[in-house]
Amino acid sequence: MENRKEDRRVGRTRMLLHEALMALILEKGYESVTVQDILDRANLGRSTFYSHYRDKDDLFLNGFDHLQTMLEMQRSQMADKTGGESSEFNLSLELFRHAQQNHRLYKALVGKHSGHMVMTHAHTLLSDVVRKYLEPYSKDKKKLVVSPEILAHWLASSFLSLLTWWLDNNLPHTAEKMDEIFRQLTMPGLEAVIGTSLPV
Amino acid sequence: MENRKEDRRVGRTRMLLHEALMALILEKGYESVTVQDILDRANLGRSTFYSHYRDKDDLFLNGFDHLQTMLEMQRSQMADKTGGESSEFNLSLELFRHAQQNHRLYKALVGKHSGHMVMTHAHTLLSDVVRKYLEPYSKDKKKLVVSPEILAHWLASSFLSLLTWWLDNNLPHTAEKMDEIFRQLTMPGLEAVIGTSLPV
DNA sequence: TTCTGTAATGAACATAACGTTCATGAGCCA
DNA sequence: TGGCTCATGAACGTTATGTTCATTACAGAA
Repeated sequence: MENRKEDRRVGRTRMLLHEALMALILEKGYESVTVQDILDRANLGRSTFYSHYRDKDDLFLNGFDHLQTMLEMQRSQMADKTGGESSEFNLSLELFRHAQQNHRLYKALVGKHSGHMVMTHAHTLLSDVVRKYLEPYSKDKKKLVVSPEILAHWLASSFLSLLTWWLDNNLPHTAEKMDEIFRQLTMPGLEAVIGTSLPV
Repeated sequence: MENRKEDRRVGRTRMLLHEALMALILEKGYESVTVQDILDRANLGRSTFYSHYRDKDDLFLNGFDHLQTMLEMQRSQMADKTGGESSEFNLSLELFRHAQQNHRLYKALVGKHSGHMVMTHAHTLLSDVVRKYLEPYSKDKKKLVVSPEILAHWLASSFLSLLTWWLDNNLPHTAEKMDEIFRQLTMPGLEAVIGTSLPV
């Protein structure tokens, strides 16, 4: 492969851009970071940026792998167990904990004045996982009253709403407590609709 | 009062701006409407706009009274009954119906590519009402496991998530069905946490 | 080592939307 | 009619965006 050199250069440039963005997000919040800010911070020129990324969102989403990786792990973990016997609610706890550890970054991203885009993206990723998890149940009983799509959509929203509240209110509870609340609120309705109890 | 004339002029100008915005929202979606678009449509100049409103959001939110009015009515209706014996879930059905009737506008506002701001605003209004509704229950049993704030936040998010899904998927169910789903999903968890069943 | 093609780089430019300024004019009252 | 107030819109300054293009740096071939 003759592109190893470019890979290295590219890798370095992208890393610089990404680090600059993250630092600036913590300082000013995602919305108010401008492309020029990123360029100044990373000591790069405009076209360098635009030859790598389409825009600021593009740069950000490419660095949004943490969550995605975690979700992938969760998904394969699920596949390992016999036919979806694991639960997506492990995931919720993991995410609450992750948010607690990185709460400054999370607040800058998820907090009140922050990005629709971030939430939208997170919602998409989450509801995909949840839908995959719920599929077995919709096969069992062909005619679910409520489609897995709605359920996944609703569950993802419920989770994100609690996460947002938690962050906006400066983490008044532990991650474990938040997860407990999340389960208390959503599991009963979920079980009522699916018609069976779910593995914890 | 010597300002009746200005009131009339002002009223007319504002009406023109508001109508232009609404028409444009239906054509292009809220995000991509520019102030200049509005001005062209209404045949007005820039400073006219900025002497009336701070920006596009300001103009829009001032015309966002429909929902607010409905919520106010609901609130006073609640106050009429003896100590909050009414239910906020009447409201959910009303809102689903309202969305069904005005689905073109709703889709332009609430749909996939639309405004964070709209959702944020709606969420604020909704959770305010819900919190007011839940207060009696938090007084009864001083130590609720979950604070009314979280509950209101979560309920508003749950409702908006179902509304969004419904609109994004071109109203596959009736408003009544959507309301039923909303109740099936949220009531069990709510009752579990409040510790008592709620009036329907 | 020198040559060469590919791709990264940044200065400069073109565009788009924003919000403000200021001179003008319309409406109203005395 | 004179005079006041306030809405009005043309023009302007500003900020951020994304693109162009000539230059530069590098890795591999000779």
